[in-house]
Amino acid sequence: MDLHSIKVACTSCNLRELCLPMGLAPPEMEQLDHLITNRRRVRRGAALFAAGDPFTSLYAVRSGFFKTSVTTADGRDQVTGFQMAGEILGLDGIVQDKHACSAIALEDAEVCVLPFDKLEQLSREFSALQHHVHRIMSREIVRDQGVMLLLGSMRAEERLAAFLLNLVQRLHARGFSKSEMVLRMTREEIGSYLGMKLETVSRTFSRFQEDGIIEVKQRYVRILDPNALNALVNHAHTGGTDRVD
Amino acid sequence: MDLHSIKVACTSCNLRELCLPMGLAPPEMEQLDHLITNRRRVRRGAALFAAGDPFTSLYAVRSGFFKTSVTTADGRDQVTGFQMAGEILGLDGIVQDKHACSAIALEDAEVCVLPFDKLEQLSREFSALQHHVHRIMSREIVRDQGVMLLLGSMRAEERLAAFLLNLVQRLHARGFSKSEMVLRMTREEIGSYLGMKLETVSRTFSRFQEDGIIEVKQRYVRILDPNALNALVNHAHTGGTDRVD
DNA sequence: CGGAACATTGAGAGGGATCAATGGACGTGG
DNA sequence: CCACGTCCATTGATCCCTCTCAATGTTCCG
Repeated sequence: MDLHSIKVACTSCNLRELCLPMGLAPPEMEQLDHLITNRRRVRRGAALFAAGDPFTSLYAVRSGFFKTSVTTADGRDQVTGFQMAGEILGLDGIVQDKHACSAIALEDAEVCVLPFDKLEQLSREFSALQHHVHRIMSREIVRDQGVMLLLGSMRAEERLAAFLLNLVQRLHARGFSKSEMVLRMTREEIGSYLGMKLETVSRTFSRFQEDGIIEVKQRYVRILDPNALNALVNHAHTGGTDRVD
Repeated sequence: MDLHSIKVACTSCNLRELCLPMGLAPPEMEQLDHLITNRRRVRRGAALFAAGDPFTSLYAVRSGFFKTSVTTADGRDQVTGFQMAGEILGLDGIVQDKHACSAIALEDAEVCVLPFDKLEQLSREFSALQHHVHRIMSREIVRDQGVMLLLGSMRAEERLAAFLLNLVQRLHARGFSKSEMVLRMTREEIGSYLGMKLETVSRTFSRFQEDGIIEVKQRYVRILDPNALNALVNHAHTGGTDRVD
């Protein structure tokens, strides 16, 4: 059976509480269903879109896992995020009518295609949808600020701790374990995201394991002491006056 | 005379080509004028808004200079951007109905207040305005990705070079010199933005000066060799094959 | 079974942080 | 107008976290 004929409407989608229709009333959600006529499958390693591609649509991840990355002229690239089910890709393309980053599937994935002109049209009719689109873009801006904080002011241990906590929290919101996960990305991709080299990522994983904070076996990670991870993220390490007041 | 009574409409504002009304047709711009009934002055050192403040409006910088920063529980903070005339502040507040970062004036400033509910209402009527709001948010997302690239994959010299080029380019777009500027922020604020310590910022400035790339005297900076700065930003420094072709 | 991709670990080097002192710029008040 | 304090910038010396280079181990798949 053709994938595109599998009708999974927003109204009946199990991601509706996380995804674009979040908080919308039934009539608005039905309108969204009309907008999403098209689904797209992306194989592991393939690009949903690449930097420079013309922008036409946003994408809602239905299943699978993505990374987004930007590349400089001289070939360096920086992973700017990892996206899982219910998250929206492609917001970077609006301003220039072409994508500023690339989105690569880290495992076989499926996305709902949201033609942006139609989405704008519908947002003009439904103020709840309009506001929701604004919230999604604002959320991305706030997320980016968090990454800047991480990259600009944290040391390697803190970065990796924050990364693991963020990841497991998002997975937990999707019904997965609160303490276990299988990473979909390589050490190098984690390192690129966190602004450190893959060896440093690996070493930091090992140190966490030695300290009994996590259990790591390649891509598998289990958080044994979430408080220790939280402490790493939330406490400054300058001066030694680690007061918790 | 009261500041608020000084009517400077978008239609006659000298920033209209850079600011929110950019590219809008005259009738839409007039509608914007009705929306912006209120101006606000912010003294040097004062906050336009602080993290946690309830979100009501976006702000368009009319004059002056701002920094935005986020703060962690343990008191570390990270400057996430510097904003000058024509740039929009406050997009971070939409998602949670409260601001996620603080905006501090680095010199006496004046902003146009854009009540967000009214802006949403107006964008439902005018699709050009609607799209423009989306472009502004997308632009911020793309800018943030650039900062991540800078923080995640550049060394100190490259960061400062990119910073200076970005700043002078934005100033030039506002009619200032292409090669000279007076920095409105301290070394510490630059350092926070670029993820380095103030001493490193200062040392890097000095090195650039020794190399004849720039001339620095405290806050005054003159770019003597823009190509050298560009080369720093665009060429990888791994392997030692620093060809300048 | 062999190869490719990925992860781990070690040794050594270096870039930026840290600690510390000095020097300018600017504003305020005598 | 100068003295003084404050804030900011510069510069030096030293340390250490992370990078780099390199070798080995593991997993997966043709």
